[in-house]
Amino acid sequence: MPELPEVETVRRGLQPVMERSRIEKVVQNRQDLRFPLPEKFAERLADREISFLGRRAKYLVADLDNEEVLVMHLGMSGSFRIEPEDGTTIPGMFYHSRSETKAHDHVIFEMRGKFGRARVVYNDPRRFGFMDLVAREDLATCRHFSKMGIEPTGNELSGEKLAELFDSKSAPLKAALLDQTLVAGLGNIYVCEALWRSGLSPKRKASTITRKGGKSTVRCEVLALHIREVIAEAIEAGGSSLRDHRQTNGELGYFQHRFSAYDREGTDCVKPDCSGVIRRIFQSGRSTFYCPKCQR
DNA sequence: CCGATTACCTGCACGC
DNA sequence: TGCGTGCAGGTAATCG
Repeated sequence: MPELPEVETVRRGLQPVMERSRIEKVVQNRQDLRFPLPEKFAERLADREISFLGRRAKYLVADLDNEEVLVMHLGMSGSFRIEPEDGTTIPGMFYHSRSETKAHDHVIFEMRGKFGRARVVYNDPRRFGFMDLVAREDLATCRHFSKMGIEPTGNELSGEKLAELFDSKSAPLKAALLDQTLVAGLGNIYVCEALWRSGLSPKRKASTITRKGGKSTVRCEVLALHIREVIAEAIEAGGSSLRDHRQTNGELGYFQHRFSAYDREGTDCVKPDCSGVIRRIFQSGRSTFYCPKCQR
């Protein structure tokens, strides 16, 4: 399911029932997701309070009230749903009603906080997601984060920074932008969208936009701008809902209605005055959607 | 070192 | 209706 905007949407959905709430119990329905869950996973989480629920790239990071941090990744098909205890409501939000355990409910957090009790259920059909417990002092150097690139939100991502990151890359722009060790959080959808908005071909070698001065500088700045812009807009829209993916409260995100390139093979390019047709090609094993006419 | 490909899983849409 | 095929928002391991 999720790229950065979807993970951020999930984080915001979970925050009211997880942050400053206590984990009363963890029900672990299998030993592994993509990787084995940590030793004594449920035991180590029981009775801990989550002081802060954050996000780094596509990872959720829950700070516990001891020296550990719960790190979670949703893979391709992971999702959370919140089921408040009967009679409990959270102002301004709709949640799932209590249900029987569904197929692929792998981990259930039984939470108690300011809105009473709620179950937070992690469901992941493909099990490409994973969870880990990391000592807080090791967080920056742990295997998940030690080689992680910059956040595409905020001020860290500039044209100058992109130029620096891409200067030695002979890989195509598409692959360079998907490389989480350079910029962390972009996935297939938002890379396609950012490149479309920037008028840059996904096939262009990344290093061809990094020369100092002139067109290259402009291209880098335009790309950095559009990355930040598309990510911000998608977060604002509650992410994209492909297939049956939902937000934690059961509602759909709606950014998918604003795709200009992704999943639009064969449709007319929507850029004003462009007569191109969106094409799909394969790059490093994944679909790329782009307009061959206005993306150069 | 780098870039490209494969592996890991299940579900679903599609064509026959 | 059923069956085979290919594809899906992820990262990690492996291959040249």
